[in-house]
Formats: sequence, C-alpha cells, structure tokens
Amino acid sequence: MKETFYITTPIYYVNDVPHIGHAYTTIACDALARWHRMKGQKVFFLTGTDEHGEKVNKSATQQGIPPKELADRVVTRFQGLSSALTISNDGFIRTSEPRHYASVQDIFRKSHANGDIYLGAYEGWYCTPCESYWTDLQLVDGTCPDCRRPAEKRKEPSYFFRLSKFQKPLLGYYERNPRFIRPESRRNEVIAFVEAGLTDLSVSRTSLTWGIPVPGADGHVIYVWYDALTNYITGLGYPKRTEAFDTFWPADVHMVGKDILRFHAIYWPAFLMSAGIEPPLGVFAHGWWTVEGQKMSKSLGNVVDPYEMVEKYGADAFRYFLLREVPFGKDGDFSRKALVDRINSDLANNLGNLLNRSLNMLAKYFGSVVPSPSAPELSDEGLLCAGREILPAADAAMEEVEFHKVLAAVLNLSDAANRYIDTNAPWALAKDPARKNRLGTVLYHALEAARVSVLLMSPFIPTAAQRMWEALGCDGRVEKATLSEAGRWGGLRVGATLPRSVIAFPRIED
RNA sequence: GGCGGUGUAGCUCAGUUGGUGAGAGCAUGCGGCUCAUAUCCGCAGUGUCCGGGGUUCAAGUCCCUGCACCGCCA
Repeated sequence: MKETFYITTPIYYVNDVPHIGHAYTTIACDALARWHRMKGQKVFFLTGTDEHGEKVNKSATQQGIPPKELADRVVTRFQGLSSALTISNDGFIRTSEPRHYASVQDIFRKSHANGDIYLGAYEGWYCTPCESYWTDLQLVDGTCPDCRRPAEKRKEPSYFFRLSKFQKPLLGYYERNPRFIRPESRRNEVIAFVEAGLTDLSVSRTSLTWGIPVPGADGHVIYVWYDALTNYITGLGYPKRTEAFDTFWPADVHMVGKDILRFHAIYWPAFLMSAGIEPPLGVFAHGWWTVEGQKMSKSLGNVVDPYEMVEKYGADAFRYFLLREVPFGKDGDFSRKALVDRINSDLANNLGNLLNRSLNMLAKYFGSVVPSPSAPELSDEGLLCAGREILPAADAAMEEVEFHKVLAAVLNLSDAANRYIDTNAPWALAKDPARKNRLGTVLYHALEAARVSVLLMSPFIPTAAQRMWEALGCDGRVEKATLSEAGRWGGLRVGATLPRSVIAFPRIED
C-alpha cells in the first residue's frame, strides 16, 4: 500500500454561491480522505477558492472596494462549508495569496525557459461592458451571451502555451497510466479529444487587471487555467521544496465535475510536464445533479443550498444521500422524497434501529453489560462470514471510488444482522434461563455487526458514527481507528456498560 | 455529421468468460414477531430482459439492423 494520499477538490470561484455541486465534490473527497486516513496512510486533503478574473473585479468595482477585499468577504461562504458539512480538509488555498503568486510565476518561468511559452496575439469576440471574450460558438446571434449586446472582434497580445507540442506525451501518459482518467468512459472521451489534435493555449491577457502578473512582461496577467490549476502544487508549498511537496506530490486524485475534466486531464499534465514536474496520478470526473427532475438553475429557483440541507436534515444524512443514491461518476436526481426515503429506510430503520434494538435488549437481559460470546453455532455462521468479508469488499470498492457500493455493502451487513436477530429471537431465548449463554452470544454478535457497520460508515457519516461508536463502548475517536485492526470481528469490548437506547437517526415524518 | 455509451419488474438498478425455473433495494399487497425509532422478519407478485433478423444444442449475455435516450467532439 502507498503510504501517502493526496486528494483535492477544484478551487471554487468565489463569485459563485455554494450549491449542491460544490458540496458533492467536497463531500466525496472528504469520504475518500477519511477512508485513507483510516487505512493508516498519511493524507493531505486540499480545497480552496479561485479568486481572480473579471467577474470578481467587476463585482468589487460595483461595490466600490478593491477585488481582494471583496474576495476576503465572500471566501467565507466556501470556507464555512467545511464546518457545516464536517469536512476534514488539511489545507485551504486561495489564489489571491502571495504564496500562489510565487508558485504560478515560477512554473510560468520554467515553461518559458523551456521554450513552451511564446508571445502571440489572442483574437476573439469582445463584449466591452462585460469585459470578456467569447468564441464564435458562444455568441448568440453575434451578441454577448451574458448581456445580449453586440460583441466586436478584438485582438490583443497574449502569451501562448505550446499545448500542441504535448499531444504525443499526453497520449503516452494516458497509455502508461490507464487509471489516470476515471471513469473509463471519460477517459475515452479525453483520448479522442487529444487524438483530434491540440491547439496552443492563450495563458495571458492584457485586458485583465485582477490576476497574477506575468513575470517580466508589464501589462500581461495570467489567464484562468494556468493560474487556477497551479493551486494544486501551491497548496503543498511549491515552489519551495517543502516536505509536504516531496511527501505528497504527485496527487493521487483530483476530484472534478465532468465539465472541467478536460482542463485537468489535458492542460494540467501538459503544464507540469513542460515545467519538469510530475503529472498527477489521477483525475476523477463525477456527474451532475438535477433537482426534482429538472436542471438546477437560478432562474428556476431550485438551487439546492447545502447550508439549508444541513440545517434541515443534518450533515450526515445529506452526505449519506449524495454518496449512496447514485453510482459515483453518473448523473443523479436530488429530490426531497428520495432523500427522506434514504434516510428513513437505510439510516433510521436499518442501521439505527439495529443499534437501538440491540441496546434495548442488552439493557433488558444483561443490565446493559456486554456479555462474553460463546462458541459460534451454525446459525451464527452467516453473519460472521458477512462480517469477515465486508472490509476487503468495501476497500476494493473504495479503490474504484464506488461509494454507493461500499454503502450498499455496509447496509447489507446491517440488514443481515437484523435478520440474524429475528432468526435467533433473543426475546424467546430470554424466557429460558438455561439459554442465557446463547442469548448473550446472539446479542454480542448483533452489537458487533453494528460496530463494524459504524466503523466502515464513519468516513461518510462522521458525526453520527462517533455517537454510535461511543454508544458501543468503543474508546476514542472512530476516525482514529485503523480499519484493518478495528475491522476485525470481535472488537466489541466484553464487560462494557452501554446506554439502554440511542436514536442515531430520527425518522423523518412528512 | 463523427466517435462512444445506454435501453432488464411501478421506480432505481445488478446481471461474471452465452447453459437448471431471470435478480436486489425501494414502493405495493398479505401474513408473522414483539427487542426496537408503527421499527423488524417472511411470502407474493407482475417482467415480449427496446423492436426485427441471425449464429448456436442453448442468448438478457455474441453478430447484423432499426428505434429511443444520453455523453464527447464538429
């Protein structure tokens, strides 16, 4: 097993308002980061914000403040996501930070020195009021797609990155690293795109003011992707040769929405190759959410606010739903009904109730003290077998970033435990004093199934998992547990006194 | 227009290299238990496995074709 794991979210544009898409990417990264920590790996999990560009500049101008001041003000709505969604990021990068300027300018100089950056001219359709360029395709009847005013053809000097030169190196990299782009279908799309040929990329503008200056070229400011993508190495201390950089680079996974896969899978490795830095090991593109069957949009007013979801349903339930409902990588639909159904059937009725009914019986029949199990009987075998097989299965699914499979597997175990209880009917055993040992064994295994389930679920539902972990008499933070050790059957402490009832997930009534 | 993908129970989907009656979860109906958050367990389903043709002793699973939807590119 690799000893380290570096995972990133994209940096979010500060001018945007956080929505379910931001939450989704971040939560997925968090679950992965937590899982890998529990495997005993050293993990670095980075998120942050993209703060440059004309939109921010314009908003700031309208409010009569410098762009940096505006950024300082609005960055909090993204930083606040971490605590609201119980995100365990190790770093938060803002592209307006001095360390990032140093990083971008350094990588730019290296590429320039290697002959991969040259001065040319950028030509496009310019909308003066919006201060932005559009391509032929973006124009709507010759007008700006934003404000619908006529755009004019305009030309300005610009530095270009020699992307065309990297067609072969990139294809070679994809070939040698079949898991670089996932899921597989996306990989094929990117390869097809690169095979069709690459054109050089404009990486600076003179019409930009709010951004990182091109070193040694007055008036030129670094444009969008060259600035934004570089955050992934800045976050580790680049251009300094920090311990963090040496330890964690190249990144294991850049998690992205499918809309920005191309930039991460093509531009970014090319920039790095040019500067003599290793490309990342993986880029994973996930799908998008519709809301109640419709595309999410401001005009429809159906934008899902993560803060509101957390307030209504709690971070755990929201996290669980997003990662359980849809195979990761595919699009999904977010609806209140689906969310409530998931919470009630999986979390409340299945896992939550398993714990609660077991605790109740433990209180009733053993004064809440965990009994020592006797040798397993035939009717224990199924559950014990499921318990032994779940960790390797879950870990394999996690390696493939198949959250829904991991969660389905855990719910399966919990489900098996509920059946196990019914089959062995502790309430019947309790009527016969001679069967006290057997009764204790059954309750022990039922609780143990809950413990293992909670352990494996903890990267997804950290807060509730901790509550349940403690209710099961386990010491310390569940997130500090090691999967391989704590995941072994029999970890439930004999003699521990447990609470008589714990409602970890209240049912949501309509 | 080019390339790729998908189409299986009401819904969301799983179906390994073609071979005993076609599955899971949720929703529905009926029955049971009582430890439990009116929770849990059992049973029952219905399915032209998108249409058509073909290969084969045998196809949801392979080949051809048509239709529908989706993705990437142009």
